[in-house]
Formats: sequence, structure tokens, C-alpha cells
Amino acid sequence: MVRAPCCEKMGLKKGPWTQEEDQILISYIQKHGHGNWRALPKLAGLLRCGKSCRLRWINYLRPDIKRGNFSSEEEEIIIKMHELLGNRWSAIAAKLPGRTDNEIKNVWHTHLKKRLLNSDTKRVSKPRIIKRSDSNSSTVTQSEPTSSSACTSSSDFSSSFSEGSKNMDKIIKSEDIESEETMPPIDESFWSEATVEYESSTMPSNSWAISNDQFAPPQYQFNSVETFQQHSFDYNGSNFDDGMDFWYDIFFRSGESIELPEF
DNA sequence: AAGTTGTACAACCGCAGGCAG
DNA sequence: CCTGCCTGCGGTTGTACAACT
Repeated sequence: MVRAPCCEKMGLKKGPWTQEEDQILISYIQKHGHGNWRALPKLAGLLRCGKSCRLRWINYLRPDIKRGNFSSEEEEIIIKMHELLGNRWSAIAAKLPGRTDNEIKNVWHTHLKKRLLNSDTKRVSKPRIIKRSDSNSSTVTQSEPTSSSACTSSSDFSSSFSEGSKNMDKIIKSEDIESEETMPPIDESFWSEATVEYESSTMPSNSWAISNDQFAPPQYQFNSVETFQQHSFDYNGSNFDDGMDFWYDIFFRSGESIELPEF
């Protein structure tokens, strides 16, 4: 199959966008939407290829884009999601409203990767899920402030994610994160020791949370990635990617009650 | 002050997958 | 099933600016 080059036509502009071009693109999309990116520049009167227009809109002009530095909470989320998902920037971006995959990728390469490389390398604490009786249980310990780089106030970060990141700190402490050199993004070995844990003393409901220091009965331990996939499949009735959403739900909603799948 | 190096981020490139004809 | 188009994704590059020598 022969693929048509993106910007095969001569005369199409490349490089940084001007304010005028931005304005044309914004007003066109506000009026007509962006049904067909390939046709859009022609219809809008832009000397750009559709790909460039799409990128500009997605990464910069979209009204729901959150500008400014990443908060320490967002950075922690990126680090931990990257540990789970690897370089799946779009999947990570999906968990950070207002942030784009491109932006996250840049932040990772410029800030976070270096920070991790400079930190001490320790074993990763495996995520563990415990059942608990109270969503505001005292088993939820307040996370320590992180040593992230300068950032804007976290107040503009959604409260749900702030809450989620607090809970996330219970799962994998930041100082336990290994550098990329010694901890490949994600592979089967990561899951092989993952356990879903269960706190028998506080388990009466279907309210679940995650902890590093709880116990689990054997039936709630994942011994292999297949087992995890099966559980995540059962949970979502979908695929492994949705399995990631399963983990995400647990991570970020651990302050709430979560209906358990029937394992 | 000038040159060099490092950093941050916008933008580009090419590939893969979905989908319609 | 095949073909071609479109979109989304991740890797990479280009460039402006800051920091350093």
C-alpha cells in the first residue's frame, strides 16, 4: 500500500504557527468542528497540512488545555503511571485532564526521567489492594511532600486527582521508584509479584483501598500476568487496556467504595 | 560582551490500526 | 479480502532562551 505523504503539496507551510494562523484555526473549528483534518486546512484557508492543524489544535489551541507548569501531584502521577504503562503517553494523558500526551512526554524527558535517575535506586513496592471498612479510614496516611521541581499552585489541579495522588502515594512511595535503567517500563515480571491484598480486620464491605503493608489471602493474589489479565477482563468485560483502567480506578478511587468483581 | 552549552517545548515524521468502499 | 484514506501515537528534531564559561 502506498501512503500519501502528509505534506506532499508544495507551498504548505511548516514550522511555528503564527497568531493569525491560530486564530483562523480556532474560529474555523468553533464554527464547523474538525470533522476531517485533511480537508480542514483547505476549507479554513490555511496553508498547512491537516496533520499539522490537528497537532496544533490538540496540543495547544484546545480550550480545555491546562497551561502552566505541572504540579508536584501531576508529576507524581506521571511517574507512577509511567511505571505502570511505560511510554504510553496518550494513556497517561487520559488520566491527566487538560494535559496532552506531547506535553507529558516532554515533561518526562526533561524533568522526571532525570529526577528518577538521580534518585537512589531501590526495589519497587508492589501495589497491594486491601479491603477496608471506611473510605476515610485512618489506614490512609498522608503522603509526604514530594521533592519535585518548581511548580504552580496545585489548586488548579482537579480535586479528585489530588485526592487520587494522595492515595497513590500509599501504593508506591516515590523514593521506591527505580530508575528507568534498572526498571523497564512494564513487562510480565512486574505483574508476577503483584498482589491484591486484603485486610481481614476491616473488611465488611466492598470498599477497597491500596496499601503497602497489609495482608492478603491467596485468592486475592495475582501470580501471573495472565491471572491479572483475566481478573481485569472479568472486571471490565474488555481487554488489557481496560485492565489498566481497573488499576486506575483502584488507585484514584481508593477513597471511595468500589464494587468488587466476582473473582 | 561574546561564545558555548544546556534546557524546555513546539512541531514534525513515519508507522500502525481502524474503517469504508 | 484488498486497497486507500484518515487518525492517533510515539520517537525525534528544531529552535528559542537561559545559564554558564
